[in-house]
Amino acid sequence: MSQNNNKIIEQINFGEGHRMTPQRRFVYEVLMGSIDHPTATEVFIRVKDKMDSISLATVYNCLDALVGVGVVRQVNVDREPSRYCGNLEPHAHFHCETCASVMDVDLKEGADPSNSVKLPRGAKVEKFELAVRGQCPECVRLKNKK
Amino acid sequence: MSQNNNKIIEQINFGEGHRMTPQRRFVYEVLMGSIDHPTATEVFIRVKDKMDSISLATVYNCLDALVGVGVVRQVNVDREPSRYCGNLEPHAHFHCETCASVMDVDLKEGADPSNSVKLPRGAKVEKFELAVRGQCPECVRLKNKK
DNA sequence: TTTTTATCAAGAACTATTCTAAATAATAAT
DNA sequence: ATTATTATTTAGAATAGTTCTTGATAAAAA
Repeated sequence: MSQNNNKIIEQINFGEGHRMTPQRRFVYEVLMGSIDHPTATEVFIRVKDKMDSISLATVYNCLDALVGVGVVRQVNVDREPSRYCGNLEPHAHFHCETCASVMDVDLKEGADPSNSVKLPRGAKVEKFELAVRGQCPECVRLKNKK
Repeated sequence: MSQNNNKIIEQINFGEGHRMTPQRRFVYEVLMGSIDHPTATEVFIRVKDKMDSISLATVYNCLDALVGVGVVRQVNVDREPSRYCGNLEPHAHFHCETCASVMDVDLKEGADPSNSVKLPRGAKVEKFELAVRGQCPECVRLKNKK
């Protein structure tokens, strides 16, 4: 984690009467250092390396707090455990139905998926979640070999 | 449920060695007759009116079977229970963050949300799931009144 | 028929997540 | 400084949605 990013971490504002804590910092750092989309339990395991005393409940608390302040995104995949994602750029997720991997996919410039729907008149859009499902390139390749 | 729709139900093909059963028919009928997006438990309650002997586990089995054949869609909303949806037209879902309702929203003609992402080269797209979140018209109105 | 196979029902088991209560630590008030 | 307040953490219990197991039932195949 770069010096620069650490500064940014200090600046996270949890709101009046709420605090940045070592646990929240570790959870956030783990997420920022992960390119996959770890589950709460996976985050727990990774944070435990740095702070053995942390509990799973605290990881859930920290994740909720970080999601609440909007510096982390929660990604839900079917009935699987929630995954967490430190990439805040507007983006979508590609789910491989063969190997179950989840990867970030950028939006084409200027594209806004919420524009492709006929919204009910008067509705106010806050955000969107776009998941594209199929076979990832690797799984397509493997299948073609056979 | 119209005569016409009942015919269609009979035609659902569960694949070699699999059967259409009264339980699956009831589950499917309940879904086709619902404009909301019931959870498995809600489907269970509605089917129980028509077939008191059905069990919740069976409803789960039936829903899985129907999703598996592709005549029903499973909609996941955050950490909430899965919801099921008989509308197969390509469409998205609008989630009201205030009243927690979920409604179908049609796509604009010709719009394909998967076109708005930069897919990894060689990936094969099967389907997409687009959820737009915000305030539904009713909740926007209520808020403005105050 | 008999045999095989799919499905069902009931409840137990599982697992992700939330809740509870007591302990700790940071902040605010005195 | 000292005390009081409030937020947070921890560990484990509790909850809830879903899946699994087992024996029973029913449909299809032999």
